[in-house]
Order: sequence, then structure tokens, then C-alpha cells
Amino acid sequence: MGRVSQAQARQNRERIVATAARLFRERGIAGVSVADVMAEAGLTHGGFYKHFASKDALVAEAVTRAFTDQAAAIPGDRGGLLDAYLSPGHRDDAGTGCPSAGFGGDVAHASGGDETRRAYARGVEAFATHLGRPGEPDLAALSTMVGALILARATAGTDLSDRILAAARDALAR
Amino acid sequence: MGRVSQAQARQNRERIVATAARLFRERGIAGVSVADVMAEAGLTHGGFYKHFASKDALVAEAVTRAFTDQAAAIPGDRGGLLDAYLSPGHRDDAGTGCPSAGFGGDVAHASGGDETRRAYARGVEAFATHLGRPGEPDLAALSTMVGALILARATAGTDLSDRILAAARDALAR
DNA sequence: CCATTTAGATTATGACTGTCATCTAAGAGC
DNA sequence: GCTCTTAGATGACAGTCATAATCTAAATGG
Repeated sequence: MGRVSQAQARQNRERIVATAARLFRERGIAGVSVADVMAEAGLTHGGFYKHFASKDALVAEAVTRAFTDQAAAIPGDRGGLLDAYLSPGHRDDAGTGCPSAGFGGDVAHASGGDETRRAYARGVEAFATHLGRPGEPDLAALSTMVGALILARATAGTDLSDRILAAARDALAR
Repeated sequence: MGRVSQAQARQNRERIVATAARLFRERGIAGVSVADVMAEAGLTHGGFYKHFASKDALVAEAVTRAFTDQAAAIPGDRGGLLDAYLSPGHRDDAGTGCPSAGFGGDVAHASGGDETRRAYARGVEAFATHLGRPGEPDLAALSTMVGALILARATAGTDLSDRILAAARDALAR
């Protein structure tokens, strides 16, 4: 209702970004409204513009946040990373999953503004670099992983979905 | 205004589906309204429901149509297919491009109904079969191609975009 | 403590959404 | 030609959207 401590406000803002990063990946950017995000964060939609200039500004921050969260949670060894990435669990949990895959389709369709595209490109490059060596990111492996995950999600519920994950695992195991 | 010949009506319906197949791939399913499709097809939005039961029904038909169009236009030799698929031209023309990539993100987020998901899965399987041999579709190559195209589109305008396409071409050339 | 600031709630906005009922003019069938 | 039918136009509907002004109560700084 009234006011809230600066610490509380900062924490609320954090929760809005974290909630958005999850919901946008789950339902797509266009499929989630500002009111949806605020409600899920336990706030009312009117207060949103005290924190962000626009929905696009939130999208850009949510994309950045999703990539930094990912970077902090990546398994160290490549084998473990591949198995986790191409698992049914990752397929079925888009909300906390890979941002390159979760946001890829939406950003390709120009959802979010210019800042969103830049944040996305930065995140993709960082992830590809982690997959390869500094100086030579493994863009081919990244493409296979992202493509397999998106295809597996879009065909979830069919046997094709599991076969896609398995085929990508096999191809990248070498 | 008044009525129109059965042949003309059939032709109008075709145009609605073709327009939708293009717009949905360009801007995303959620980013295109029924009114958008009808206007682009040269009709008013009210007449839409004389042709389709719902937007979801149109989405399902548009997805099916995009895949049959693709199947009719695929280069015969694998080398030519790879070069065309992973070209800047294909990246920049999503509207007439690969439906597996163009619809993948949206279908993964459960845009469109059950029939849409089935149509998408059928189309993906058919394309993968074309890439491999009957009985053993090349799901890994498909994943690499679709992933590279989506990533290249989402990073269009940066040098990363071209590098992704080149890396995927190299990896699949073997 | 008191005055000022401000996060968040409430409510309003104008535009846009998918879906229909209705109207109308012209094709189709006899 | 005279019905009967129907594709498409027109207009309206209830709902949702992003954005914003206003209110209010509590936190802040002096």
C-alpha cells in the first residue's frame, strides 16, 4: 500500500526481473503481459513503471539476467554439460533453462527492442565461448544443442522428441 | 461486398492460408492478429470466420501449408540444400523460409493448439527424413541447421550471425 | 518529530484482441 | 427469372494490452 524500504524495493525489483526471466522463457515474450509478471511477483501491475520505463526495458534486463544465471550454473566438464543440456528434464523446464534456446525464437521475430537483441547476442557469444576455447567459440555445437532443444520442446509428447535429443547427444559425443 | 463465386471463395481461402503462413513466420504467431492476416490478404476481418473456426484452426493449416510448400521446393542434392539453407538470404527471409525454424520457437511455447503441434511434428519428421534416408531421418543435421538459422536470425546485424552460418556449413560439409 | 519523498495500489486510458450477429448483394439451382 | 443461399462487409462485443495519472502511507533525511 504505502511506501517500502529501499532494500525492499530493490528486492521487489529483483523479483520482477527473475519472474520475467522465467515466464518469458516458459510462455514466450509476447505471451506474457506486464500484469502477468507483476501478479506472479506478488505485486500489482500499476507499480511496474516505477521500476522500468517499458516492457521492452524489462525484456532486455530479463534476457541479460537469464544469461548470467546460466553462466553461473554450467557444469564444468563438457560431457556433463551435454547430458544435462540434452535431457528430458531440460526440455520440460524451459523457465529455468538455456536462454539461447528459450529466447531464440522470440528474438528472431524482433520481440523486444534493440537493447534486447544486443543482450541476446552477448549472451550467445559468451555461451559459445564456454563451449569451445577462448578465441574460438564452438558455434556449430551450440547450433546443434539449441536446435535440438527447440525442436524437442516443440514436439514434446511424441517419440520424435526423445529421438531428437538422443541424436544430438550422439552427434556431439565425438 | 455481396457474394462471390465458389471458385473465388476457394481462392480467397487459399490466399488467407498463404498469407498467414508467411506472416506467422515473419512476426511470430502471437505477433500477428486475425485482422492483420485478413488485411494483408485484401479482405476485412469479419469474413474470417466464414472460412475458419478459430485463429488456432488457421495456425494449424498455415503450419501444414508451410511444410508442404517447403517439401516442393527442396534442392535435390544435399550440398545445394545446405548452402541455400545456411545462407544470409534464407536468414533474412523468414516468411518463405524453413517452417521447422520459423515456427519452432512459437510451437515450443504452446502457441496454437494440439492440431498445430501434430502438424508441426509431422512436418519436422518429413524434413528430417528427406535429410537422411527413409527409415533413418538425420535428426542431428536437422538440429544443427535449425539451431544455426534461429541463432543467426536472432543475432542478425552482428558479425556473430554470419559466423554461426559459416560454422554450421563447415560442420555439416563432412 | 516534521516535511519530503516515493513504492506500490487503485483506477483510467485508448488501442487492440478474437469472436460474432447482422446486413447485402450477388452466385447457384431450379 | 425467381427464389435460396452464402461470402464478405460492417459494426459491435467483452476482454486484454501497455502505459500512465492519481492516491496513500510509510520510509527517509534533516
